[in-house]
Amino acid sequence: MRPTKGKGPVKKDTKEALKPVEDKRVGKRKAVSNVSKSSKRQATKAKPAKKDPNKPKRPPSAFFVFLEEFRKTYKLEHPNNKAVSAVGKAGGEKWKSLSPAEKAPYEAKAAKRKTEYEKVMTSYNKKQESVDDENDEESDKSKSEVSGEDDEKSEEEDEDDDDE
DNA sequence: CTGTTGATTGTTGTA
DNA sequence: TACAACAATCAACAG
Repeated sequence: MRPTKGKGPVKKDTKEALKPVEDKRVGKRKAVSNVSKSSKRQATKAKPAKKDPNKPKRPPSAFFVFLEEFRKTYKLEHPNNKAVSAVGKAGGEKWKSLSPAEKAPYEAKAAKRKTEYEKVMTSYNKKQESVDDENDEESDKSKSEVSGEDDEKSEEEDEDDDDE
């Protein structure tokens, strides 16, 4: 039930009227032309109306991976602080402060995430092709693939740490 | 009670 | 090629 639909449910004024942060963060990406500055940039969980049978959610980026760990640490040092934004800001700064070597493990995970994501995309890809006949999600004829293809492969990555 | 926002950056996807 | 929107989180707030 979206209280205010997708507009400004809670604080629309804040985001629509004043929001320096948006300018800068989205500025890079969205600003540019005009497209629809009013459009929501961040999904807001309320998807428009796109029903995706198996929409592969984007795995956390290297930054997110780092954030996950960072959040814990941050909370340990700032248990009082319960603002997710705080961790985001702190994490962002720290992330930039991290050395490539530190990001290496995170990037490694990110690389792996892409590999798996790519797999999921294949399934999703099929859907994209036959978007026309969108009957109803999985009816009964679509369950062809996905039969038994699950190999637990080891995730070993050679560690080449050096560089730098 | 549920939905939404806030904030970070990165990554992927689509036009 | 370039933009655009989304990915997690956690709590608080609003309808």
